[in-house]
Amino acid sequence: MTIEEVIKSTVKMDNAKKVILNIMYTQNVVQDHFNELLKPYDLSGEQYNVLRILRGQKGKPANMCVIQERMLAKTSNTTRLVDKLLLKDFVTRNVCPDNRRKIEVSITQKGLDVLKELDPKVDEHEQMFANNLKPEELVFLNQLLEKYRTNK
Amino acid sequence: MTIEEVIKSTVKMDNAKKVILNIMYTQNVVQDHFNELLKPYDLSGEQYNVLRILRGQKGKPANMCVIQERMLAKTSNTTRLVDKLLLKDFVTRNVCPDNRRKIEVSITQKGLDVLKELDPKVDEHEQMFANNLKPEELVFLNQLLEKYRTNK
DNA sequence: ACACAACACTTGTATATACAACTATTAAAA
DNA sequence: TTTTAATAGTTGTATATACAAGTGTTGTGT
Repeated sequence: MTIEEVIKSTVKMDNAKKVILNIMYTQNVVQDHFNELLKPYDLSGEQYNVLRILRGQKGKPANMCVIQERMLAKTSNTTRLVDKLLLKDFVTRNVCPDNRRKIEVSITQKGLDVLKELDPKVDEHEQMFANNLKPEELVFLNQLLEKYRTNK
Repeated sequence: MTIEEVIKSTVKMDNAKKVILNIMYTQNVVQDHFNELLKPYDLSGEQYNVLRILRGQKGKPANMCVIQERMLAKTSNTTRLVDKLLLKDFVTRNVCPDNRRKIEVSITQKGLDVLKELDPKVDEHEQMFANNLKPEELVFLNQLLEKYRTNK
């Protein structure tokens, strides 16, 4: 389905406009599919993202601002995301003893377990879309997206 | 900036994962920029989108479900988006005389004026990103995104 | 004609996001 | 040392999104 078909546009668009719509719409499609996947686990996409970041710390706790800067959506409210994860016992939160302004957030075993259970499903999700392209096309798509958003 | 740098990842990711993150992040960057542009006009991205759809109707009013199906985010709540546009006098809303279940939404002159004022800014926004790529790369990016999201 | 399903839209509720204001702590300057 | 500024998080508010339930209207089958 071309982007014109998606938005049922009758007029011809130039490629600059088309590419923005394609990025927006593709993100929507991917995100919707990912949310479906997460639904049984009572996790939102950004909550999953925070858990993933914490697992990446390999035992070392992360401050709020560290989490923030590693997230894709830089404007997310980390405090409230962590609140939600705390309620589910997926993370712990403690005041940093060296600097009491800081908070140390760590993933719990329960959090690690749920990520582990999700791993194959996330892989499958990623592969499902990736399989629509040849390996070299995938590489090229990554390069083009990076170049596209990079302001010179 | 590569996507690994963006999320400050130290581990090597495969391209299937990378491309999803690239799509998510690129959409974020583009959207943030677009929201900046709309802010002085007190319009959200989806509100702008509805106005654009209504202008595309060329005077003919659009039903709620027509608007819905032409939007990128298929789960948006059209009723409440139109509510917001009504408050700003950018649209009118009337019960369809032929079928009183249906609603006829039209863009007002004020709505057309604000779109007209936005047009060059939106163009500039689109061009700013598009100029990072050569014309043939833009075409290819469109093709790759379309292929990527298309389930066979 | 009546019951019932389908349709088009609205409303309610819970959660998420955007953004500014606020609190507490630490660092720097006077 | 006291004041001021910077940092790290939190909270408030308004808006947006997701999704289910509700309302009124029209179409269909008996």
